[in-house]
Amino acid sequence: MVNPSGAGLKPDPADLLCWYDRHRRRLPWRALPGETPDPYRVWLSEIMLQQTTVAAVAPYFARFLERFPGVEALAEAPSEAVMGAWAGLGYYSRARNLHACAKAVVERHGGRFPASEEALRALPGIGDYTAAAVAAIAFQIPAAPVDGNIERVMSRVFTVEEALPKAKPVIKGHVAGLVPPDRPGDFAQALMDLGATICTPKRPACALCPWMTPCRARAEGLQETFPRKAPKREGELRRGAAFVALRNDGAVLLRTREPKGLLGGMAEVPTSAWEADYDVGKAVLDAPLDARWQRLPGHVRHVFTHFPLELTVYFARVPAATPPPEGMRWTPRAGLADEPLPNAMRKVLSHALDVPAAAPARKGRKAAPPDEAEPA
DNA sequence: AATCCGTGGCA
DNA sequence: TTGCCAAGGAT
Repeated sequence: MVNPSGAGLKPDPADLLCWYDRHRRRLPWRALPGETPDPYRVWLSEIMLQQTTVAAVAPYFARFLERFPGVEALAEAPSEAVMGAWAGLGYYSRARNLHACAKAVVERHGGRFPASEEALRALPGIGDYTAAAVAAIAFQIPAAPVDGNIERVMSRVFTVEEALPKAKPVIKGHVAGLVPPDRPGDFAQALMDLGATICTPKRPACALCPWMTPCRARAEGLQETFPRKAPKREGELRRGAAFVALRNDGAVLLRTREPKGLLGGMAEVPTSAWEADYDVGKAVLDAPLDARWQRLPGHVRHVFTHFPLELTVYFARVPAATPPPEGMRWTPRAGLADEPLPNAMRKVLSHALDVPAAAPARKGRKAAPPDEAEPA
């Protein structure tokens, strides 16, 4: 330890790197010590990890690497293949930007990721954090990425009283002042590992922390009160109707959502608008085609980042010869797995199509719960 | 600057 | 159960 007894002294990057060399996480996208990182893998993992946990990313990362081994393969792939491979991961604008970024790297940079923070920042889907992270990890540039982990670690070590997100520049300044020129990538990853495994949001394991001594929040016993955060308001419940049309040959009626906005570019069954004051009683007026629509019991609920959604599901069987309405398509049930269906829509399809059988009717509601008595 | 973007896991 | 949170970016 370089800093054995110095409570109140500056945190020493060397102490953190020493800890990292012993305790770093082994992750699929990380180069082993001594290996040269692959910028494509670093970039792909950073995009996937935006607001997404390591556990959720791992299988997607492996699948992407298999289907799109390099940036050229990804750039040449059809959009549907990319969106389909991303389906379920969430934040679908990331997938659109990922594809656009791959094309830009091929066209503007000859298929090689640019080795500067500024040039990286100019690519689609790469913001301040990702530009700094890729620069530091893939190219050993002394950049200072600041993610949620690093915000937490630094706000505690320096007792940053300013609330997020206003505190971001202050925190960035603290990090930049500590970046060791010889190991910027390891330093960034060390901070993230520390935040993920030791300096956790709740009950941080301060006794195991290489920066326990210089940590000012710890010294005051206030570590769990950082980072300060501005209060956020919650979204209002929206309702709507979803229409599952099943053709007698087994095909289901689908359409593709607008390229931008909520669930942009993803597939869905036809639905009404989703509104706070939606009148389910008049839902059949919003049906995509004429049929004997049957209202299914219960609802499908889904919570987005900024509002909860409650969909009433309608079901109808139609003749095999029924043509698709304008802008829609019939997809065979076997083909549903290949459609870029977000989870909300998978819940709807499951609600309407899954055979209830003589299921054990789980308390925890796995399928179609008649979750409301619906008093007029 | 504030809002809009998914999803799953975990106390 | 509910709320919080996770390697943020675009507008």
